[in-house]
Amino acid sequence: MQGTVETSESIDRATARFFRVLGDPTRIRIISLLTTGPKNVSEIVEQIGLSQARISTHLACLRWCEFVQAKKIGRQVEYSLNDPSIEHLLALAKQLSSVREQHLASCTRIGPDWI
Amino acid sequence: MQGTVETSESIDRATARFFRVLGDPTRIRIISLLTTGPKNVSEIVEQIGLSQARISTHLACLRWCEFVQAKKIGRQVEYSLNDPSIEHLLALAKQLSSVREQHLASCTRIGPDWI
DNA sequence: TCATTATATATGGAAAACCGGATATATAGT
DNA sequence: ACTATATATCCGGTTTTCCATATATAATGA
Repeated sequence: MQGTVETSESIDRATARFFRVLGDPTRIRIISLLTTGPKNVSEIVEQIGLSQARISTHLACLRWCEFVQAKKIGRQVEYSLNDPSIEHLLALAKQLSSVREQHLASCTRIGPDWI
Repeated sequence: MQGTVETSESIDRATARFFRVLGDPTRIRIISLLTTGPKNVSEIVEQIGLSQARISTHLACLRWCEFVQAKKIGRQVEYSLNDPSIEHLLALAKQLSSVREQHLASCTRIGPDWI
């Protein structure tokens, strides 16, 4: 039945998108930081050391894709992780990637050039 | 101590890269396919339905970053998954992303436009 | 050796994603 | 209402990544 293939393809697409959201160093740093507890935007900006605008955009991405939750408190917005599974996934990925760190680092491009 | 920050940053970079390799639909489909057992390039090309050149490039990427292993048999090359943890990670990610499928799909860009 | 089959690599162009800087909105305090 | 603070969004340019096409290498069989 064709539906099965379509379905698995659309899940694969969603999964790839899911991973792509995680495939940015700043977003990973934000998620890692939130592992230590909820933080408002100013605190995140201070810790990461990028512009407020840039952080805000990354947070919007993470929020939309439901990696994080936002809660408005006065004029601050407090961000926190949405799902404990994300932490688990991140821990596993960190373990796997630290083993491959050299290779991943030397893979300066995902495309054909780095071969 | 500064070294600690540097180290965690470099791990975050590697982790982001790790995720970015997974952040492509074709590569996810290849990995999913290899979950069902080793396959040679022709078989993968047939299943995925993209050009042999394209598949080969994606395989090179996955091979370099050690997601898959290649074993030459005559004039065929048989690819297989490298590490059972990858399967586990993928299963977890599929679960998390199928829950968020609508959101991930409507997030046509990771950048600011989709807000 | 020559042709055929299986796989890998190179190249140019298009699209996606990121960033810096400017600006908008919303809330609280005076 | 006015100002200051906290956060979000827009815009132009640059880099990264992907793809299609063409070509190269390697191994097998005639």
